[in-house]
Amino acid sequence: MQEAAIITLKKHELSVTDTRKKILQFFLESAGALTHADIEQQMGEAFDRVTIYRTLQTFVEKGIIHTIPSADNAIRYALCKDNCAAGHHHDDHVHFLCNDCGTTYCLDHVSVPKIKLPKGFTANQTDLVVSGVCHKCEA
Amino acid sequence: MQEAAIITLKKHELSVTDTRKKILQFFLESAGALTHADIEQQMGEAFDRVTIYRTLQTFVEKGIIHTIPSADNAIRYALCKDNCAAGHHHDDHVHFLCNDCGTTYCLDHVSVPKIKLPKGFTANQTDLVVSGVCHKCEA
DNA sequence: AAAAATTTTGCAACAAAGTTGCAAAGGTTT
DNA sequence: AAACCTTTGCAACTTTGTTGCAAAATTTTT
Repeated sequence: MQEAAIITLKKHELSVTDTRKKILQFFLESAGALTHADIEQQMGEAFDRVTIYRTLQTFVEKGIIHTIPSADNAIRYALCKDNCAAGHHHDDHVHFLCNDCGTTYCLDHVSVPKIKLPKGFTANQTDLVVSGVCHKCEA
Repeated sequence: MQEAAIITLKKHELSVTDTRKKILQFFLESAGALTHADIEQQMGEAFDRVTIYRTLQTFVEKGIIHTIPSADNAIRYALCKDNCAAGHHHDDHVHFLCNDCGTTYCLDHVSVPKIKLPKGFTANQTDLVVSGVCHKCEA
């Protein structure tokens, strides 16, 4: 069943290609966020590395996925919720990064508090990243 | 005047070398956070790239600087406040990243709110990154 | 203050991550 | 199904980060 992926692609005015379907499907099936490496591994030899880069880029531009800040070097991508439109600053997320297994969780139910900024500063997006140990990895 | 840098290095039981003095000095003089690229550019041909990597690594281990999460790929480093000890999770920062000029500010006066996590999740560090336009770049 | 011991640096070589141009293949439209 | 537009994969390249090792610098010892 990959209807959902196709519908999402069409909704965002993207051609429906094999690569896009498979990668989007992978996101839909994954609980957390994915790095480029995760996807490359999962897809095996099926697609060129370059294609994956470009697909992720496209998805970000169209507002299908968004990037999650992290202190380590890896860019993580996660599905946007429906109300998340391209170009706009999205709804602000709270993310949890497990230091043990490396999984990134989107904590949708927790809301990001408003931060009071110094004069002259304008907030556009607020990212809150909590790192620690997730429920699967606790001793 | 680079006494401050020397004192800091000694306090952290590090040999006082030219590279370390200069890089630490650069941090002391910079308002915001720095990427590896910033430092490499600033230092010119003076030091080897590898040395800069290793110096930053050492500084992080010793708790002189810390990394700041970001959604783009670049790792940013900023000076830790004095109470920030190596190994421990530091005092939690709020950071502001300007989308215009790229400067990262440490908003020390704002405190990070406690986040309520789902059952089984343990928080270790909380990073809050606000991005938008800083006071220098506002129209 | 010089010698011995330890650390740090720079080089070289490599590994990984990301980008660009372009022709071929695949999707879309009429 | 033909014409058109978009996407893909290849190749070549740039950038970023890592590792081992001998030379140089720093610290400690005498």
